[in-house]
Amino acid sequence: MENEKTYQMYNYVYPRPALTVDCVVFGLDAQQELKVMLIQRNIPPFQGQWAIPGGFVRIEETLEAAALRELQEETGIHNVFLEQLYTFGDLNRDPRDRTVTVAYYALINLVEQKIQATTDARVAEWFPISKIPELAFDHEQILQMAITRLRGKIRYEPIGFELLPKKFTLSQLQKLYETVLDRSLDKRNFRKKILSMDLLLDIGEIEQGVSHRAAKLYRFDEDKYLQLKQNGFNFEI
Amino acid sequence: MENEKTYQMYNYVYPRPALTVDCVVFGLDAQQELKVMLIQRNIPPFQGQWAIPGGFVRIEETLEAAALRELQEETGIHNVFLEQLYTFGDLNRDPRDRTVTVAYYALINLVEQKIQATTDARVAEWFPISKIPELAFDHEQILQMAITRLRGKIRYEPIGFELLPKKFTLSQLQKLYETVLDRSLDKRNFRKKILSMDLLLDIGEIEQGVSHRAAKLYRFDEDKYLQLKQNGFNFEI
DNA sequence: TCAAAAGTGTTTTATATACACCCATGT
DNA sequence: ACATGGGTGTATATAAAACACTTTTGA
Repeated sequence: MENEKTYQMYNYVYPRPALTVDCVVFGLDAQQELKVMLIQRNIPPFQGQWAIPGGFVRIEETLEAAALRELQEETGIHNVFLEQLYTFGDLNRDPRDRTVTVAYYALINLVEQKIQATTDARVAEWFPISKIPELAFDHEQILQMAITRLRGKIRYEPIGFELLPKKFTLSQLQKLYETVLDRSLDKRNFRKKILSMDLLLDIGEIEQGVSHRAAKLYRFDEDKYLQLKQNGFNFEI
Repeated sequence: MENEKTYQMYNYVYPRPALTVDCVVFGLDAQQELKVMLIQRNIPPFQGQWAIPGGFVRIEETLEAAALRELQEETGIHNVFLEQLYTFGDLNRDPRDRTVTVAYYALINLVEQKIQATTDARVAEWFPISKIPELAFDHEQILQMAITRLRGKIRYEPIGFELLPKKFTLSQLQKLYETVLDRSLDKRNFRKKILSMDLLLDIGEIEQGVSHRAAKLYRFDEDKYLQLKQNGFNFEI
């Protein structure tokens, strides 16, 4: 602020809500299980309860920068797919103060990007989305909306690849869709459809260390997708 | 605030961004033209320029309540479809102060709900979406996102009916879709598809005052839609 | 040789698209 | 009687869904 006195006077007349960002981090592990990172609170309110990572937006940083900073500070995550989810502003969502939070969701692959233990005193853990504990604040609502968004969006935007390693097999991709959409898909039809889009590049390698026929590895051709999208192409599974 | 002194101290250490709501109001007029309501600013910055209506979020009101209040104050609009669009938090979007805005969009029918002149000194006007003047702040970006959202969402959620009068003809509905999606649709196929969903009730009336065969009037069966939706039904045009 | 997952086509069904004329009404 | 938009059906093309066996590899 260039003028703190004016700011305070203004603020005295019109008190401002506190502004935070919260981030639902989805991760896919080696067993292709979908997990969410939660942090155990070490201060009141909701001390000891689990919450999604987040914190205050600083006056000199954008919302996205704040979300990325919090992720970095609390989990060491960087270079991550991040998208705004929704802004929650109910009056009593934080018992201390009127707090508005801009929620984001992030997608990462847990095999390629190992998440370091938290730098501060708080405990962070990955929870399967089917086994989420009771959450602090309105974080259950936020998480629920993030899951709904992921389910909806994975069908018409190629965001699922953000959860996979850069090189992946068709079975991994299919299983991811089955996990997120919570229903089984026909193997032949799935392959036919995804391959017909011509967005997967067969990189000429096969998976290693499996005790059965090794599957071919593919990568998603993002450049081609962006090009096609501009010409009106719609990704859809 | 139960404790203003604590609040100020806290706020001195961590200055908070100002928080506003802005609302893109779409209206469909009698000529089935899609318009957006803009307000001419009478104070700096951007004095004299057009902007979408909005204002500060009060400490004791939710975001949605703030958006509804601003709409009521500036246009007399009430009982309106309102949905959160996106939250914009770039550092310099307001030259006076760091300001984060939660943007909403609203849909109304201009024939059924006549919009009264603004109560305060500001000038409000409806602009066709093809003839939008230069806008204040980052409102062009906000409006663009609102149009994109409307275009996308009208195809898989029945929000288009919010722009029509309660009783409408199939031609009105089709023309609305053609306007929003910006392409022509086949009359027979459109009718077949929309009627096959069995969500339009023929109310047994016909339109009045036309100099040609009068069309049947329908209304959207919202109760039935909500019921079907719970059972996994997906609206789609 | 067995277990485990990879890989592959065809038929059927459903949905989308293309397309043109008669009807009812007011002027 | 004419101008204006309302209302209707069928044939074709495309996409989705259902379905089972052979191949490869390591243990």
